[in-house]
Amino acid sequence: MCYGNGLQFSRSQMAKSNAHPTLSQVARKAGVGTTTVSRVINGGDRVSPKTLAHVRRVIETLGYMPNQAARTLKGHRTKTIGLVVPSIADPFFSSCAEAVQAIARANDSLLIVTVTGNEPSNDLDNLDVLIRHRVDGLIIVPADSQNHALRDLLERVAIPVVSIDRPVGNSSITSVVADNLRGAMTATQHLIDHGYKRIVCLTGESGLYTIRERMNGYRKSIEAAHLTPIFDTSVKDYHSAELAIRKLLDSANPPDAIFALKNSTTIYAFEALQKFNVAVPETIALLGFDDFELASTVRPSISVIQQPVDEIGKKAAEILFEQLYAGDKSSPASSKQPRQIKLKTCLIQRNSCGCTPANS
Amino acid sequence: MCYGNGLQFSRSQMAKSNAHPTLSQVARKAGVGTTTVSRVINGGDRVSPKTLAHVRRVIETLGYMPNQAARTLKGHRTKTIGLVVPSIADPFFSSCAEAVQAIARANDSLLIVTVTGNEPSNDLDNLDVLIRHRVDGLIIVPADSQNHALRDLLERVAIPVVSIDRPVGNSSITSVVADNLRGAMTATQHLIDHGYKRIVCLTGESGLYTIRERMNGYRKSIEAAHLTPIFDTSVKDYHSAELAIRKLLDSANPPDAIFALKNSTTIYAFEALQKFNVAVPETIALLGFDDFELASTVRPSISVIQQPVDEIGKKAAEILFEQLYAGDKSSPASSKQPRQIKLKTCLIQRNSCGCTPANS
DNA sequence: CTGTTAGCGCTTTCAC
DNA sequence: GTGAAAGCGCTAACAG
Repeated sequence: MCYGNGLQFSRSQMAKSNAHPTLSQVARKAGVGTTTVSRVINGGDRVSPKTLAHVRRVIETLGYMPNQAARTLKGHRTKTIGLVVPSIADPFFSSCAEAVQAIARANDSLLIVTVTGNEPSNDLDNLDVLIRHRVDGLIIVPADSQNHALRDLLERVAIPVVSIDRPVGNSSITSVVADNLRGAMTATQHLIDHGYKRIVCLTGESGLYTIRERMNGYRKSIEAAHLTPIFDTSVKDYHSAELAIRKLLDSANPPDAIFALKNSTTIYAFEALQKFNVAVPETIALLGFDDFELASTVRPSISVIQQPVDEIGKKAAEILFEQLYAGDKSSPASSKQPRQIKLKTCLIQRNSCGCTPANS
Repeated sequence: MCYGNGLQFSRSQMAKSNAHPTLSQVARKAGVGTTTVSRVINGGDRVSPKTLAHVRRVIETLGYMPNQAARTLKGHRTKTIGLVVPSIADPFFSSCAEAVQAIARANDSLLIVTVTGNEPSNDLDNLDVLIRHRVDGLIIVPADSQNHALRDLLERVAIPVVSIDRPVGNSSITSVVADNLRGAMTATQHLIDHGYKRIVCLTGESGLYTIRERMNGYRKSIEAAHLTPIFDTSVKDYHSAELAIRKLLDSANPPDAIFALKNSTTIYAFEALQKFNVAVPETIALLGFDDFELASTVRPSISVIQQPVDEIGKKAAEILFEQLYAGDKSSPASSKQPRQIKLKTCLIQRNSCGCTPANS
């Protein structure tokens, strides 16, 4: 059990020797002071070229890597930011995460990801851990937009926070979201322009901020056209979708178009329609909110409202770092930031709504 | 600018006061020693119920949260693990990440995610940062399985490492991968059993370990059946897929089946086949490696070899923590771990291969 | 049960 | 240019 370090090391030091060498070990071996080594690993200013080269060689030999925890303790940043999302497997959030990660990396920071499963209590737990780890900033998709405890904690925290996809209660926290209302209005209006009169809105779980906004958008356009809004909130999975579609089909006055408010709902509806051999868009047209990978591959291809996914993650991260750097000098100056950023959505015309774009 | 802390605080201490209170501030305010507070936040053993309650109240009042960096510095774990993947947006890796995150969380640890874009040099950079942050363990998808520098770094690092999806060079690093070879054999054999004679293998980018394994599996089954292996490595995107399919169709002896070795290739091929109005599976059958969300929704539904995605992430994380805990007592005991774990794949029979399963 | 004390590895005045 | 020394916030002996 001898590590060949000679007699000058105590037992505890020996135990460490196969782990990470420390700055002072480097200093000793290089025959310089710790200050010098510190300077070397921080750019090498104010160090003679000769010493610099020498110290660098020793660092290389020992495989020395600075301990971030020690730096943090000296009051520096942890160089980490936290991302709290409902799920990483969800394409929407994983794309956001990818964009956030890229910006973090560009700012020399790491991304810590935690997932809530849309469980409000997890929001708080996750934040707690993240704060203990002293992340420099936080990007969060609040499971419950209205949670008071969450808002209070976030307001109190001394670090920049920005929410994505959904805003946080009525707080001053900057949020970056898609313009769900306008997107849904555009979608609905498009269906109306096609001449459809009985447009059913399939909401999926209707508790979320995004869904409520989209419902409002739908209602607004429908009412502006003097049509009747028809909501169906029953779709939760494929089975319930099949039931809902069946019921719609069998009703006295079946719909001529469906507007689905979320990805999975769109797909379930599409599958049910397919199963019942309903001609899309001839008998019933379909338009979904949120694009997905094979929307253009299935037949008919599915028209959707596309959210600027990457843009959301990117923008949020950029704002976060802006606030972070602003905090260096003038904390109160951050109030010039807009409180809520709504990014434009985009109607992708494919076949399911009745359009016949060139490239299909 | 007075925070009501009285005169005993220096200017620098005041600057801190709007950030995070420290353990000793809690101790002072509670009128106890730092040890006691430390004990309280670590479970409260060996503290009188009365003191315990009192200290807890002070902690609550001050909104105190222990500083993980300080703990780390005392030699404790950082309670973080690092995950290095080619991309988070990719469904395969995001699902793995989700599984890893869950296990990490169950072990009271956070997940730091970095992405390489399959760029070997990024592997090293990312590891470097992660190690500086002293993650307790590492799960990595090596961009280049054969990279020496990577292997050396990984072998040298004093923390548990497990690779997923691809092994690391010829190293002793535990890896958790799908049984690509056997999966490809099963797929190919299935096509052979259907009676197809000219089965083309569309590889996509063929440099990756997984693809090579799958190519070997294909070749093995093909040769065992005394057929001729036909590889096409030209598919990189939809455009090249269209070209490849066109060429295949126009050849003197067109294929009667296609085995696509990766997700995107399968989809591109499917789209090209669709575009050229080739009847699938009647004229040409199609089977893909790796399942994807709408594989069962498109018409015909696409048969695939499914990888145990969650299982891979879960297993890898579990092994990682096992090694982590094992390291507590007996470092060399970890050698009883199997070096390479291959998880079974599963043939999902849908329509594109010529099958007619009940539920379609 | 409780407090004192000595660092963990690093940065940072402040002298030389 | 360079180094000595003082902590950052916390835990863990080691006394009481």
